[in-house]
Amino acid sequence: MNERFPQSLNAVNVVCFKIDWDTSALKVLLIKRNISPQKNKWSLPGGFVNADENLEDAALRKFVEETGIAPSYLSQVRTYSDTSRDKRVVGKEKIGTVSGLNKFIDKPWRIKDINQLKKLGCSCDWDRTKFTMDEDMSKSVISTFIDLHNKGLIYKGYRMVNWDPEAKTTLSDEEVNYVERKDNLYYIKYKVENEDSYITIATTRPETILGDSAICVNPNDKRFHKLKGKKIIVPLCNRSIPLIEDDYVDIDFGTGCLKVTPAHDLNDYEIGKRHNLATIDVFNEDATISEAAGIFIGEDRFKARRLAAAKLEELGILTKTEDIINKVGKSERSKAVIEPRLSAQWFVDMKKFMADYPEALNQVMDDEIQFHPAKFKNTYNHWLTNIKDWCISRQLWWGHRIPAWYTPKGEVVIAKTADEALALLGDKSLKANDLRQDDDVLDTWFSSWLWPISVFNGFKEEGKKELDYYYPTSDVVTAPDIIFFWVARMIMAGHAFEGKMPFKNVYFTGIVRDKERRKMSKSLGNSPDPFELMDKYGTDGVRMGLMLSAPAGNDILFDESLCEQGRNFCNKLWNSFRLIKGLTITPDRNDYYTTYGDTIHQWMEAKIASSTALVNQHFDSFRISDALMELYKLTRDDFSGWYLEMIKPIYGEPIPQYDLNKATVMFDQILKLLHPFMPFITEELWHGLGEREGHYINQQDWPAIVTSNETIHASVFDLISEVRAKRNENGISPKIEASLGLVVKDLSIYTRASGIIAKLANVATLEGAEDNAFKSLVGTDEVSISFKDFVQKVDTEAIAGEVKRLKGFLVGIDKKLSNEKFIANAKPAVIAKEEQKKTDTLSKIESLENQLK
RNA sequence: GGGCGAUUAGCUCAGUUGGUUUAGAGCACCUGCCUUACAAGCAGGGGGUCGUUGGUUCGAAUCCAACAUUGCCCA
Repeated sequence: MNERFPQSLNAVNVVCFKIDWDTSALKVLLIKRNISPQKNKWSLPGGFVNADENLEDAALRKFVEETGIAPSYLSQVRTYSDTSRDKRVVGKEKIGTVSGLNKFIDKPWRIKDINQLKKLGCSCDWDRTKFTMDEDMSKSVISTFIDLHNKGLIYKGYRMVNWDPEAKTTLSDEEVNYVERKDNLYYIKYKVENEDSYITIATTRPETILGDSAICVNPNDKRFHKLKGKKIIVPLCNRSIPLIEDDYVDIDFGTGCLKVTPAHDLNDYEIGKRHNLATIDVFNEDATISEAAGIFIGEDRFKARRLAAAKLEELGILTKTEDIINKVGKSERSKAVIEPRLSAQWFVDMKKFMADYPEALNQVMDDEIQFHPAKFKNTYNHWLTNIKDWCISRQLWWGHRIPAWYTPKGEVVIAKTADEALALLGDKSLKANDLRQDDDVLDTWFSSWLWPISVFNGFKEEGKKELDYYYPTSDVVTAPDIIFFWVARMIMAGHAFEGKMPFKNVYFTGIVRDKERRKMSKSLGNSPDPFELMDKYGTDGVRMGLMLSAPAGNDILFDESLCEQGRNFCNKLWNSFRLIKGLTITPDRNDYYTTYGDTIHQWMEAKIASSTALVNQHFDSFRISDALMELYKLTRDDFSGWYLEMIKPIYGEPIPQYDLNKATVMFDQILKLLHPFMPFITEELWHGLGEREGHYINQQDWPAIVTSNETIHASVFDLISEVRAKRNENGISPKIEASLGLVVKDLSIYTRASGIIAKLANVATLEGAEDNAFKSLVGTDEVSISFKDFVQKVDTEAIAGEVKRLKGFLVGIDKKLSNEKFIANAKPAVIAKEEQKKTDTLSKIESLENQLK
């Protein structure tokens, strides 16, 4: 007859992204722990927890962008990849407005995501739900762009960017992943102009020969000194280009001779700038060969490579091909091979930015903003001190459109609207229709970095009451992979626009990975169906499984067995509840309870007090999994395992009201402590525990620490375990009574607890075991244990082995104590401990040897 | 190639400024139990020369160096 916690109670229909679960669950946990009716504090959907003032949020941005925007972006690529850019421009017409976005991302989806968070047990301030494309958010993005531009922090420049030819957009450096790939290294002969000699270059990209502007050698490479000042003929198109010298070239790589293609390689671009070379772009925006190449026009870059190689071979100037391992940049989202491309883009001048707002780095390094775990400070420091300009323009068809306006003559004005741009221009001959707005939109992080401010309406002109009250917030919970994308930039924005940090603590959750350590992602399809998991293990079970093994900053290797452990624990709680509720009550107190009851209660109260203190400590240092483990053991081992067993009446007997009240109060405390981790079952059981009309556990105060003096000596538990062990070793049923004989220093330790010992170890008496009893040691106390109608056989071999081990141990201690330098250098407390160890060990050896006689 | 971490039980991880019975937890494993809250459980148990090699020290998982392995970030 076993009873399980009813699954239907907390099985909910949730389909959610693993990575967000963890973040969201933790965020809510932090806020729940700090909830109290007196304080104005809450959690914002998204990522911020304000434990001091009670405001949390920012998460919305993250989950909307990760679960909403990236996938729809991919589907957009799929839908539009066959169409021309013109059509895409049509699609961009309403960019910057909510309707323009909703054309592609429907609201129901967003609401579904929010409902998922609610099902997870998130108690956020849902009225503060914001979407990056909401109109007020858009306004703040545009005004900050203008503000930064006026401060000279934003510029437009021609730069080598990462071009995704499939999505036809620019990617930031952070959105490019480098993978190793086997490639061919082609050796090609280039003719020296007006001479009958050749030089050989090695390249992995023969299709870019058509864009060559120079041949470059190292100035220290004597092999090429004789060619100084000569011209070289580019194969396939027969252009004449100069031979130049630059330190960049590695003498030992390939032939020591580099073809320079400034339009298609970052390093070549830098060389081109130094030597004033022409830039010949041989690719179209979809990476097919452009007319500038003069040959292979319209062919895909990879096909062109094969064609070029074949043609070179035909001409007899491809001297050899060898295999090399090459690193190729791929788009994080479309997976297309990145093409370095020269392109007009908008940038934030980060060097100047950091010079203007050095606090963004210093506050983290000085721990004014604390990272948990702190090891991410190094990463942060390295990134900020080597920071590169932030390319903020994107060639997407939705987003916040860049507020740059171009006149027919090509002048640029930065303004919110065409009319404002006109006013700035002061050119009466132009009308608003004559101005063309920049087609590009802003990087989504350009709106995300404003979140801590904009969520409190910090950019509204009508006053900043909310912002003044709540900002800076307390904690932000996020994943370490967006430390630069988001965390760093929020801190920067905080200083640039509010003059202070946006939050005090940054907690980095683990990244949830599968057993092969791959990130869980929708596109990989390796994320288990949360609906099924929650159905199987319950929401609280899944939450607990995740948090139990999620130490700060370490990855979580997702394993269903963790959820199983969580479910089992829920079940344990449920059964403890059933026991307490199922007892019949008597107003009287019988001998057992009057004699030992209060000691038992106080022992348990002390356990709860020390656990609470420890859990508080763990929370303060963001050691969430340790906090949960502490509560797991408190509940399962101390409360259910020992305490309930001690106070439980004999079957059928009633429990005194007094003792039941004590137990109920303690269970109530435990539920409150567990509530942040498992909101559903704790709320449910808490309501079952008493009359709760109109009250909720998540509005209750966090338990205070109430110390207790009275306790049960640890040796009592050791003694009980020892008797059980002897039963186990000898196959003696728990139903057979044991008799004990004790030779101890302080007998009262045991006699005061005789009721407990009798109950939990089925011991008839402490005053005399039968002859030939088992001999044991509990600490240094000698114990004889006999069982009714059982012939004991003492295991002399085991005792002799133990004596041997202890003697070896003693040698080590003596060695230390006879070492003069140890005595001279070690702290007195350390020496005293060694001496105590020696005394105890000698005493044990003596007892054991007595048993052998 | 540059930078930053990590390496402790089969797995995932603790181990606070070097000193508490020749290292701890959870899970997994082994043995025995359906002992009327709970087999989604109970009782008991085995398991690590703390990556390697040196060094500092009376004393090193802990500090230092080199090496090995591995991860992350950046080029």
